[in-house]
Amino acid sequence: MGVSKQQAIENKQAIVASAAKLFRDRGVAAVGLTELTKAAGFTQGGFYNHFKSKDALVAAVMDDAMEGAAAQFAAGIEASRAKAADPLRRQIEWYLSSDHRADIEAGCPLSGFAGDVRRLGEEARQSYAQGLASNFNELAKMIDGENPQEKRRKAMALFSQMVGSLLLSRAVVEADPALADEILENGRRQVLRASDGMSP
Amino acid sequence: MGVSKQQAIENKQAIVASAAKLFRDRGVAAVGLTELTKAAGFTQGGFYNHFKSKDALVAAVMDDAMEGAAAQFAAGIEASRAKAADPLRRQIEWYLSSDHRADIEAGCPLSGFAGDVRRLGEEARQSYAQGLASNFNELAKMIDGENPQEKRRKAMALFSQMVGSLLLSRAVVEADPALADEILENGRRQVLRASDGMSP
DNA sequence: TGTACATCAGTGAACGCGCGTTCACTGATGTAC
DNA sequence: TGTACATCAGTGAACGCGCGTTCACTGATGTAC
Repeated sequence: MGVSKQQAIENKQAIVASAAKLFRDRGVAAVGLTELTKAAGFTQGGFYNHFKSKDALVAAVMDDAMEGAAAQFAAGIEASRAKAADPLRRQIEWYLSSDHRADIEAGCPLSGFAGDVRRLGEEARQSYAQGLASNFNELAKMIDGENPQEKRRKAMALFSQMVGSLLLSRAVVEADPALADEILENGRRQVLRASDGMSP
Repeated sequence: MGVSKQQAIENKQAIVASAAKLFRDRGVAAVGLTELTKAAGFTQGGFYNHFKSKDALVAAVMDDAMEGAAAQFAAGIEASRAKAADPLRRQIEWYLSSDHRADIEAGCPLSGFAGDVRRLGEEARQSYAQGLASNFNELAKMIDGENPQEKRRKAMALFSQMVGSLLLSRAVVEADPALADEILENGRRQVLRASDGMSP
């Protein structure tokens, strides 16, 4: 005990980071503060030096996840540009891959929290909605066309199908892996086909 | 106390019914047995006369929900046939309606449990996977075409997009109703367009 | 058909447990002089 | 620059509470004779 201000900030971030993983994987309600702070390397008492409640942590986690998703998105575009590859195609192939399906902790939080966000606090729900809105905007930029409204609609349709396929595949991956693969691969094929010719 | 066998069966079914609603709306982890049995009109102690654990109830709820979904599906086809309407079109319009979005308790359990099923017990996950598989089969029957494989693929793609649109719309309906409506309406339009000419 | 008794659905208190949160305390950090 | 002291992140025990589950008990149902 007795810790520099810099260290305290890093410790707070460590709590957010471990909470982000645990919340997405096991659900917010199923993860207690004792387990969560222990995973970050602390005891539960100090938690309230950083957050005024568990709900406040949930909101911070969601904010962080939404920023992270945007950054991940931007990095993907950058990487594609460097390789002169099609960023939309790359994005779809990654999103509907078995790697992404398995990586709930670090995968897209819009999918990871999609089922839970309804039950989270007001602040977290707001944050999620804003993250989804800006995700549509970013995706629309990847789509060719002169009509912005039409680009937006295409982005929303593609993303909805990506999320639906990923969630359904994840939902059955343990009970029926063959069906899960079928959903994922078919989804990827259909979304790629639908997006064909969409990117500039 | 002291209750006929018939009454006992009905009481068990009442527990399943109220659990189904509460679990879908608030999540399995967030609903306790005390609240749940009280909602069904009983005290918590008698619960274990009907189920050996909460997990066993979850499995029974999922079984029931999957059967209910299949029955609902069949009824929809029947109703459409009676009116000489297009059952596929009707199904899509209902699925991506604001009524269905609002009615999580009695709506499609494949959407209602999609986010949670990963975290439920083995039995419930099996039941969900079987329900999803037979839902694909039923939906494929609605689609015109001679190639069964292709019909199945179309059914999976349509349903994935329906689930994704519904879940994303539900996820933001409270924080951003306009965005939620946009997702739902755009999803309906796109799925109807994709399904155009698919039904016999 | 009537009586005696076993069954078992439902009651409500109790169990140990982990939850979110509070609190007195510790001691290195960081500031004031 | 050195000393004295306030700050506050982190500790770990404790709070009341609701959880899933167990249990002794009740009494109408349903069966055996």
